[in-house]
Amino acid sequence: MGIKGLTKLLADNAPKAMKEHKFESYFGRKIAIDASMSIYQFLIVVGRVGTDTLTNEAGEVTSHLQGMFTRTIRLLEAGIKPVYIFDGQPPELKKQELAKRFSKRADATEDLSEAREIGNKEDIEKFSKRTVKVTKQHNEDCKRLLRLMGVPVIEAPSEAEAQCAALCKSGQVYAVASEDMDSLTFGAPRFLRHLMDPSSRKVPVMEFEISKILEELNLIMDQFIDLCILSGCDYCESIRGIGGQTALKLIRQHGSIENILENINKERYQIPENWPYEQARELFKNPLVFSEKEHPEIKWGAPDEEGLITFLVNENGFNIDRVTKAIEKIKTAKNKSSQGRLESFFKPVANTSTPIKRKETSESAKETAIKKAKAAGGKKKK
DNA sequence: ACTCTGATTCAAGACGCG
DNA sequence: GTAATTGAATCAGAGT
DNA sequence: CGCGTCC
Repeated sequence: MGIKGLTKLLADNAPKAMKEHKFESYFGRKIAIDASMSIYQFLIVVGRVGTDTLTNEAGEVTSHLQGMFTRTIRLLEAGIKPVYIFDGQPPELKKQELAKRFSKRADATEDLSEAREIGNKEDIEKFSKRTVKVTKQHNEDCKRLLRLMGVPVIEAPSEAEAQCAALCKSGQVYAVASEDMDSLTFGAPRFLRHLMDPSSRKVPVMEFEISKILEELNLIMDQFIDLCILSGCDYCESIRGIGGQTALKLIRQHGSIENILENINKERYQIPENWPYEQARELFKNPLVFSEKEHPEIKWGAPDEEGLITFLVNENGFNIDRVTKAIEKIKTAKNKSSQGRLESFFKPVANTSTPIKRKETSESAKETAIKKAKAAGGKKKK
């Protein structure tokens, strides 16, 4: 669930903290990505017709591999250096929330069998999507794939979002890319949304800077965390009748949850019993993460061509020509981005009018040619 | 009348051919 | 023995 | 673009 309504709250109250950027402007940047959410979405949507998905000869699902493979190549071709973060054990506080979700899944499973009896195709597809689960095997498959591609992987001790934020705080990556707003609450200094969208849709990348958010809301980080807890997070209930707007007002007025509790009308607002807001706060403020020394070095290497063929083609039935071509793409992308990095500084905003230095000329000519192919007489909707 | 919350529902990838 | 989404959009209804 | 395919 992330933080309830946080996007809208920020759009309304801290618009200057969000900026639109072009996908291309992240060339050469190291970006931390939470893997679990992506895998989940791939399983739901990639190659799905009814309850069928992409599978290998043994009948095991391969949608997540197809999705992860193509998406990662797209990032590499854009000169982005992704590091994928996998979830570890969820914190205790999250378990009751997870129990709720479990029962929802059970409902969906019932709905699904009902839809099967009736034979309503649309319902079957709809409900089957809701029963999707990410297994350990799916996660292991993706880690293996990424390592073969030369892309670094980190297994977080607990929440992946928290580990992403830590990497960004310590400067090991430029930003965290996710659709989950929790990243900000964990204190990721720079946070990107819709990094993955631009290919299929025309949504620009939305960049958030936590320092600007705090500045514009006129809050310190501790207060921002309290605001998120009051708005509604995964770790504990919120106070009935208080949403984002009211929470912001109250925090500005009283400064902390403790002071709010002392000052609000308890007849009007029912405070949950044994409300563990302090523990929730601690999870956001000091989450369990690996320090730089505790996780493997973040390094981007050459793809293991033989390994990729074995894994994707031999074990999972991928088309060998496609895989071979994809490997070429990875190698080309790697050369291009490592060259570019050595020869120039990259500013957050790429501007096309900058004079080009001699050595780059042939290169950028190639790039321009590629981009030109995409040029279209694009009209907005009517 | 207006503001806010909370419940409900929905959709979700990436590519290339024509 | 082992998995537990999200947020955006929309609407109804309560509170101010 | 719209649509079928990827495995």
